Amino acid sequence: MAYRETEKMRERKARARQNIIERTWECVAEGGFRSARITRIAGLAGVATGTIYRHFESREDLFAEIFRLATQREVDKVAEALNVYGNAVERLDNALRKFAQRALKGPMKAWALIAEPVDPKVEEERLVYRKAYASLFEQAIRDGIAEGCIPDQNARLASTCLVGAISESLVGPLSPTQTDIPPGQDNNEDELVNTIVCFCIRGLTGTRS
Amino acid sequence: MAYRETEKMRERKARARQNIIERTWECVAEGGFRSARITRIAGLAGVATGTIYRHFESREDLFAEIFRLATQREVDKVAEALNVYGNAVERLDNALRKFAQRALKGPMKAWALIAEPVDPKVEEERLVYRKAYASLFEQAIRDGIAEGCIPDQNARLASTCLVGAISESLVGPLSPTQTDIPPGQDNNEDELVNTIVCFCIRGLTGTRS
DNA sequence: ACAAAGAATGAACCATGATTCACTACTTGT
DNA sequence: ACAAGTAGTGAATCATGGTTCATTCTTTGT
Repeated sequence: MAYRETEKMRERKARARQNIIERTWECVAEGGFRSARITRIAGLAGVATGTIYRHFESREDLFAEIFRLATQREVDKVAEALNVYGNAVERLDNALRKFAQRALKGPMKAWALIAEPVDPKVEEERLVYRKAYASLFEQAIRDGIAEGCIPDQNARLASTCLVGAISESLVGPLSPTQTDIPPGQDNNEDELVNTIVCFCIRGLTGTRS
Repeated sequence: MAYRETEKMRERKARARQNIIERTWECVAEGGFRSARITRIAGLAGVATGTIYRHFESREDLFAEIFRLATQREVDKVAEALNVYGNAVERLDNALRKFAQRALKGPMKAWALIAEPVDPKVEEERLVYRKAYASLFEQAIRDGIAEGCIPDQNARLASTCLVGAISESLVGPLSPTQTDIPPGQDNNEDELVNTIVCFCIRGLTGTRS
């Protein structure tokens, strides 16, 4: 008898898997899921295409995992930003700002997570993601209504509007075919974030900033 | 000498072309551009696949034309709704409502026009479309600022927010993988439209409805 | 050093779907 | 009726890109 899987081997495999995940996310950040080719991912990861299939059942499964990991990160950040000291409006303002800033830092990623059409297994993950956001914002809106700093309204729909306004405003203008915004114009970006967040908060509260 | 293209022939060709366009739009309304197969379009139109290529240079060109025609229709409708009697806020309210209602009536169409990733030639058309909307809303917002019914703000960015909020709020919830909303719930739809439009108007004006 | 077991490889395979083109069928002017 | 020219056809071709699998390389226990 011979080869038995050893700890060292397990680790090496885990590292390889992790590496594939990271390279894939790089690809996605570059052109979305659709254009992330297995061959390219394998190339970046420095392995053969077949190797990908030793670690993941299929392309779709790989993507689903990537998606899950990435969205978890995003949702956590927003939850964190929603957890600062202050009233509901201030906390929402903070969270929206964080959301917008993160999306702007990686517009392609944001697009892939929010709007890119994806295969069923990935779409399933997206549903979870949407729900996670919706719940976070919805709860904050309810808090605000209870505190009296937000007028009574349908918190669920309002939270959808929030996500919609912010994500499209960011993803739309900054999606794939966009070359006319010179990079490094933080000025522009700051104004964009401000305008969007103001719009959202006003939409919610009905009061001028 | 013989065959010279005659009026009758020209008409027949035009009719065939028109038919292809309409069948294609049907396909798009069903599953977006990506899933609109040439073979299916040809089948619906009752012609051979090769025939499509007698009328259009390529699939992409066909799609670009479809897109152009469809968006023209949409933009015209919104322009019209923006042209009613009333102050800027009322006119915007009316236009937003029209936009939302039309999108809800054909969620897949709306998604295809607004958010579906498309090939370059089609994306180019979409840019025109976005600009057309942006200009319409932007002008109305400027009017409102001049009239004093909308506070001073960056009209261009605000118009983007409007389109963003409304389109994502509609397209997101109603995009492809959506089966949990029983059809015919006009109640739901009305509330959705109301909430979104209220949100947009408040976002713009900062006043409670 | 050797054999057993798994890991890695990447060229071959396969599915999908757009596009082509040799051919047929139709229109038209004489 | 015929010839010239055009429209229509759809099976064959081509391109893309995910997936497989026979083979080679590594690791491990004796």
